[in-house]
Amino acid sequence: MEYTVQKLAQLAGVSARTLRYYDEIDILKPARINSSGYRIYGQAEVDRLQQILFYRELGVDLDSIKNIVTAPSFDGAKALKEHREKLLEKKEQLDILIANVDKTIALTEGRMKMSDKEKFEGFKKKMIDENEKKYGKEIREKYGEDTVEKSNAKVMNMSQEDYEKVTSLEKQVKESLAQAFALGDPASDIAQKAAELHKQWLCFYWNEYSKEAHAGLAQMYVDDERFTAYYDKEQPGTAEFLRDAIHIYTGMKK
Amino acid sequence: MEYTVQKLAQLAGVSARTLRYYDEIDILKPARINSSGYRIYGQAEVDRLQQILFYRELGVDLDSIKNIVTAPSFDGAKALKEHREKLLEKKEQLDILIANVDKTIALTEGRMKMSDKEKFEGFKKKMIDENEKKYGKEIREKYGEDTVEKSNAKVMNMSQEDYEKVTSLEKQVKESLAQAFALGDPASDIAQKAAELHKQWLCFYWNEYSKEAHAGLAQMYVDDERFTAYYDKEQPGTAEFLRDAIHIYTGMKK
DNA sequence: CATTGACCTTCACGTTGCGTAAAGGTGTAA
DNA sequence: TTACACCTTTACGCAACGTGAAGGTCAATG
Repeated sequence: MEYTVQKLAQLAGVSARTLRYYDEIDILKPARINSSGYRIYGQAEVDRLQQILFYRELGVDLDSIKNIVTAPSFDGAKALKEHREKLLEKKEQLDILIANVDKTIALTEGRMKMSDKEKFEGFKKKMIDENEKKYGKEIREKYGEDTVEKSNAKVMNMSQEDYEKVTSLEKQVKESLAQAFALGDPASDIAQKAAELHKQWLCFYWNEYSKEAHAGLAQMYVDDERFTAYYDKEQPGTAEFLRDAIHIYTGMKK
Repeated sequence: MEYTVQKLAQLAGVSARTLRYYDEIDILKPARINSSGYRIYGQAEVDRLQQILFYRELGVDLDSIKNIVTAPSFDGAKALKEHREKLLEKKEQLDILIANVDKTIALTEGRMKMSDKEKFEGFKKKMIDENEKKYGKEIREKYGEDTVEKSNAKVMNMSQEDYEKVTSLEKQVKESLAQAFALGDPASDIAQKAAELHKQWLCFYWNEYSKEAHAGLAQMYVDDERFTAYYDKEQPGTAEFLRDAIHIYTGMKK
């Protein structure tokens, strides 16, 4: 049985272009060229194409497939094992990426919740005040800060222990940042300490720390009003100050 | 503070080419061009670059980053969530690929072990015979077929139940294949039944079945002598016959 | 017999995010 | 002045084809 490109393509479920490409890169040559210049494939080529597609399904690149199908002594099993290693590496990379994206999303949402919380703070205070008159202290615990903070931590899937550490760090960052801001120099020791604490705090959210990402997040504190609002609450300009300190800390600015 | 390409590149840890490329695709334009045609970047561009690199670290493509950083109203968090979905899809694809590669390796090794086993069959028989004279029946259980087969199954991480099913299927494939081979027609009902059984057998090893891969494996039975030896043991030509039957079954040949 | 329509052929550009020359202009110090 | 380190634009290369474009071939039909 003999096939033209289209016929073979249809038989194997690939495009004619693919077959021409495989011809071009010397991975599957037609059995012969007829008088009109048409590619003619025979049974041996059909068989070989099956092999190629088999490895292609497993995600092996054409260059490796070429080695496997052209050299008869080539160890296909060994090639597959090496291929497996590459796939595993890719998978790990992806897992890290996904984890970082997840945590960045959680972080943004955590801030958003705080932001929302702050918006309704006045309203809540009134409610609590009114409730307190009626029902006393225990109701404050029900609607108080702690509860909201804890639900945030739950969203971020943290352990209780981690939650305490991260809360403590957050407090430390705020304190040293306030001190440093009073001095006015983002290169000062205390400002750099704030940046260092901020890094430690961040490492609870990210699996892999990089200077670039840290600096990028610091920039986001200035660009995204939700973050700016959070940091500038006590002292306007604090978000920008923190960004400058972090940019110096990460060596992104002199 | 003003920067030339090189300076900014060094500051941010990217190449000058990257900055020119970002200029080209309108993702980061210099603040101005000086009289000699040099690109000059200012503070705003440094900030923007930080943002770009931040999203790049998370694996977002430049086109999406462009949307995020150019449109001030663009929802970065939403974009990240969509990005997360894409990453998850990729991960699933990868997981399937890895599983299939794993099982194909296990399958090849399983065959190799059988092949090796057969090589040493004569030797083992002699040993067992000798041992039997000395120690009786229980030693046969120790070195017998069953144990070896079960260890193969263990390698392939199968449950005992699956192991029994797959062994039964293997036997059925062999039986119907032998019958069909006697008739000599790979398109016959019984040969096609063998191909169907072979597919069922194969589905214990692969997570995703595809006609192309099935046909490719069948071809491998002919190309790889380890497989050929296994199928041709009783009747030479059986591997080729099975391949033809499967190629007809999968619609890869008329 | 000419035309139509379905094939076939060889270029050759587009896709992503830059790396890597090549060819030529600019800035500054010795 | 010359050397050397910058800068510029242009353009090919990478993987695995998709998608035309321009033109030749084949079988059937008016």
